[in-house]
Amino acid sequence: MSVSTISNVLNGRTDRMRADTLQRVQSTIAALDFRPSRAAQQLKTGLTPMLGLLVPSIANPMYGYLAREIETVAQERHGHRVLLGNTYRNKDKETGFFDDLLAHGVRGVIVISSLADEGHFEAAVQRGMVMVSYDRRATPGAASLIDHVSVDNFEAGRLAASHLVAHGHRRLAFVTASGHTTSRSEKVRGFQAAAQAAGPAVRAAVVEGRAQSQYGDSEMADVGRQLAARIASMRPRPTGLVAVNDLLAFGLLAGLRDAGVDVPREVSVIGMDGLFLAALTCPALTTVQLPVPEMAQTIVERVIGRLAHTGRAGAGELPPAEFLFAPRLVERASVAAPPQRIAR
Amino acid sequence: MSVSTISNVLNGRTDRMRADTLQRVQSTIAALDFRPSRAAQQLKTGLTPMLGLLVPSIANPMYGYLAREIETVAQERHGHRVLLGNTYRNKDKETGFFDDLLAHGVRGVIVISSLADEGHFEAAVQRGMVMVSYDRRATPGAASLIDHVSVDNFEAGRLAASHLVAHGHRRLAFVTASGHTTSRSEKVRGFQAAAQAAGPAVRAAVVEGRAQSQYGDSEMADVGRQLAARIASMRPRPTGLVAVNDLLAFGLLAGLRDAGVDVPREVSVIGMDGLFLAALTCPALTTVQLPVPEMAQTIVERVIGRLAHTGRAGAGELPPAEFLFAPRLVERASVAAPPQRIAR
DNA sequence: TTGAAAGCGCTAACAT
DNA sequence: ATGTTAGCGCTTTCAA
Repeated sequence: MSVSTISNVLNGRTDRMRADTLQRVQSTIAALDFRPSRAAQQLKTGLTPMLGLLVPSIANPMYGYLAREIETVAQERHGHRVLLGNTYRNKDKETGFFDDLLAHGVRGVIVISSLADEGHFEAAVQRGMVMVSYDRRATPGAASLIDHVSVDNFEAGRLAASHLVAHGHRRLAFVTASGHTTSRSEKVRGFQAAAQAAGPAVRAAVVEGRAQSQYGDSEMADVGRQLAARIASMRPRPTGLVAVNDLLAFGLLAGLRDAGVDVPREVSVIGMDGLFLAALTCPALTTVQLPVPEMAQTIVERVIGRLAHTGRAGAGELPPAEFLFAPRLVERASVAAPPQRIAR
Repeated sequence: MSVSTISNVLNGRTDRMRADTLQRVQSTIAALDFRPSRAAQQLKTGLTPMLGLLVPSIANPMYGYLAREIETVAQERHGHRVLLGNTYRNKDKETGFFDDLLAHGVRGVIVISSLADEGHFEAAVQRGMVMVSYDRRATPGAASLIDHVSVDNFEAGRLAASHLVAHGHRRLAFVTASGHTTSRSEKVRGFQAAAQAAGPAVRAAVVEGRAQSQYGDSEMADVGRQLAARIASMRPRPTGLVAVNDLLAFGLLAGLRDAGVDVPREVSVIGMDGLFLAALTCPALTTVQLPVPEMAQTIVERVIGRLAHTGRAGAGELPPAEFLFAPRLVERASVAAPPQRIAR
């Protein structure tokens, strides 16, 4: 019963010993309630079964949902634990997180909805990190070292706008917070494309509001609420609203109610994300739903897959790729035909 | 420039060397972009700046909020990273998480809203973990080895019920999902105490619904929605409802609307938690708000504080304690006077 | 099939 | 003020 035999048992190389030796080792392990030190294993092997997960704020229900799915598949299917960090979309916080991950020997990291500047990401990759980014597209042209997983945001915008058009709306508006992310502009492009395809009678505006707090929980909803007041007083008023996400749509619904505008009789609203909360609003929110569990699975499989193919000889066996998921419209009660003109 | 000098620099013992030596070491560290390996430090010292955080599901907005506050203070004020795990309130998952934490050398853990059985917790403490539990009370009598941080749930229930009574309600109901946690029964007790104090004319019932899914995101809201249908058809119908948490209240609001019952004209509703989302419902939800940031700070300070006082000689310098925070009623639009009888 | 020994990157006690 | 060294708990090569 030497240390190497025990190490062999711990690592499943049970064929290299007699059955009774295995028995003896196993029962001793059980008797002592022995657990190998991950720190020592890591020091020796350079590996640790852990992933980093960066989110802007875990208090945001959408990121909470994603994080739950990611942690669950990382743990249940791959035996990896998850190190979580809130970044508040702050570059220094992101960089600090990468530094710590590296110091801890964690080389796989998942980044959710960060801002446009990707410089410090590529730097972290140079230092050996394997990174998967959610909700950003690879910069066209520039060969990225990062995997990108996201929903087809163009399609999401298109879906929403054409649903409104199909219901007879002619004055559409895309409602969003300021600050440009690629996902946001893709949504706008899809929205505009659908409006344009519907013919010259359809007008498509973009209404944009600035968030005051740096990164509060309710930031998005607050923006929606303010923008609702602005929209309520617009003449002519748009009758079909597409919100950049469900949270903003919740704010829109509340703000429109405050302003005495009835949804969906006077104005229709569509959200994006497909949070379970969207089924509870009043009226229940029609929304473009994202396939969160599927995306989470792909994200985790990519990090772990590339991690495995990276220590090896022919490094870079799995080149970075981009994964696009299709969104799906969920019809509920917040969309109806626009109000009729008195005389027509 | 020997290893020990470098170690001294790394650990802030800069007084033990000449200024120019320090300079030289520091610039070399910078030039090499050198970062000490946490794994090696940990192997040597037995310490690692990391905390475990167990939540039933991070997709639940309340836990997301708490987790955000906890991670932020752990990181910004104490330089600790957070290892997150979803437990789905499953004992095996909790035990597995403790095992992994121990293997990783993480000795501080925060447990949010776990179920009543605390046996495996005490076992983990025996093995050296420092644990802080949120939303559970210490079992009276039994001297616990665990810190408990929670809101004064009795007071929360009392606050809600007396608010309803003050608005003239006589038929109250506490609405909850089945499954007994200490926090839940405390809330009920406070609710009942307030009702009783209001005199014999006030009736206080408990309406309880079973969740079908094991642990879905929307479990709580679904229960609320179903229960709303049941409550709508009760004769006589309660006029003042206290929900065990905001999520259930959201379901109640949606279900009551489905049933054609107007809130607050026909029925008043009070939630508990104080999620930012409660400001967005229709009508905006009156709720008993928990001081989440303050609680998060106490939680983190306790784990880290006890961790520091634990490796030392006089072990157990900080005996486990219980911290109770006061809730606060936030009045919004979901509470009004009960409907008048036709003839009185 | 089993055992001995080197070494992963640090810290800290002990020289010098 | 600076340097030397043992050892934290493992894995793995090599020898027996």
